[in-house]
Amino acid sequence: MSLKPILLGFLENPSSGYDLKKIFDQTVRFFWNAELSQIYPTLHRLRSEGLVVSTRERSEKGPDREVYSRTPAGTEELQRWLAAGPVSHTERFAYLAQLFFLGQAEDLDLTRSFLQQLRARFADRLQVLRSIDEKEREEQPGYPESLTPRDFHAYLTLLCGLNRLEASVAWCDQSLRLLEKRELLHQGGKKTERGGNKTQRDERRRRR
Amino acid sequence: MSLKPILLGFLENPSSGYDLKKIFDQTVRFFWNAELSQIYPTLHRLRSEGLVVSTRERSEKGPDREVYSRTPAGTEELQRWLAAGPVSHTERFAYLAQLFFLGQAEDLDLTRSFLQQLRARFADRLQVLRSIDEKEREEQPGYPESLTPRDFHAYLTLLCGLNRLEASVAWCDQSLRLLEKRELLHQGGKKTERGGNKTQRDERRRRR
DNA sequence: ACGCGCATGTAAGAAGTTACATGATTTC
DNA sequence: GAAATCATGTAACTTCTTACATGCGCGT
Repeated sequence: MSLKPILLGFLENPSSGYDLKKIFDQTVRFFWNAELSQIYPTLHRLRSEGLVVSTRERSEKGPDREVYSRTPAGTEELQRWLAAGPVSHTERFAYLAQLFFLGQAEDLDLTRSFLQQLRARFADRLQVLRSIDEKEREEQPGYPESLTPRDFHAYLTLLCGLNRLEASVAWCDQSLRLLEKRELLHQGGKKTERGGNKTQRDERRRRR
Repeated sequence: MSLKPILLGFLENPSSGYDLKKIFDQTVRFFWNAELSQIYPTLHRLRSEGLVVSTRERSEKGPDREVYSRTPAGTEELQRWLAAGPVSHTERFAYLAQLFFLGQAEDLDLTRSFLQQLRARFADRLQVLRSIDEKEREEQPGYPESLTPRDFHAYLTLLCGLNRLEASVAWCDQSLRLLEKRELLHQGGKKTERGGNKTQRDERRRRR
């Protein structure tokens, strides 16, 4: 499980479950997410394992808050996770499985629209990351050279997102080009017997 | 759940659970995995839903096999999944969460070794994909221009892996360079007391 | 009076992992 | 006769999602 050490990581500063959810959404949402309904029981478990402690506090706006803090044992547990080396090869990409089986759909239009939707999502997300990067760049003098260790590591994860999303958008474009080439070949064989005109692109309607 | 439609996808050709596991490992292992202990119950569920049927067959080498085939209802279910658009934003990258919190380790050596391990894994995987690509290229005439629709779609997923892994390796290298730069600055700041230079960096403690 | 943001939770179920149990047939 | 591969499964557990339940305090 990675949720436990992630919560321990955020609990460097005392927070409630509700706080943690907001922190998730503001920082690691691009590579991890958790619902409140998972966070609360996990905090209970961490507490019963002695990795965090909690105190009840009054809130100005709303009901009482249960505020959690990391114990030394919790910090050790986090350090163990960090020192154990990268946890990887657990990634699952449902959309690649879909693309893989779109070969059975016998409808290249479906593949095209699929790739276009994917591209749009990647591009949106890329835009979000870029604007985060720009905002940081404006607000922080000397960004990214002189960041705190925490902010530097956060910046590296941002960079990873930027790099990958750029690669992903480029891959979608490349795939769409390959698709178009296939369609032209296919259609060229069907419609016109001569292969003379290279720019002819008409309706790409196909059967089904 | 994506396992159900994935199994339906593979069941274009009748297969046993055991077969399916091998097919997983040979084709989609880079973006999806499933254990036999998950495949068997899922096949039972698909059967009880009428999306597949099974027959018992004798095996030459080993015990009887339970061979599953997709029903028309199963094919419809698969098509619905494919037509529903990309299933995304469910990806989780534990190692990015680790990197994020490595800022708390106060030990840049740990970060370096972490990034080096990550880089090695990406590079290994990239190598595997490249050799798959090369093998296909040698064995199939006209690859990738004249592939069957199935193989073309599989090729697109391979391309995705190649692109992303290249981006990932490049990101690791970039991160390691940034890390080195920081270490030089840090060390320079530690060793020499003079603060006259323009790179003087003071406490950047920020709110909270 | 109603809705919104704050705040904590439970219940039920789906999805996925790890470990174990069983037994056939082939190869060394 | 031991090991490897073939073959199907169950049990126990962890992880994650979806839906629901409850109630405070503020603004309109």
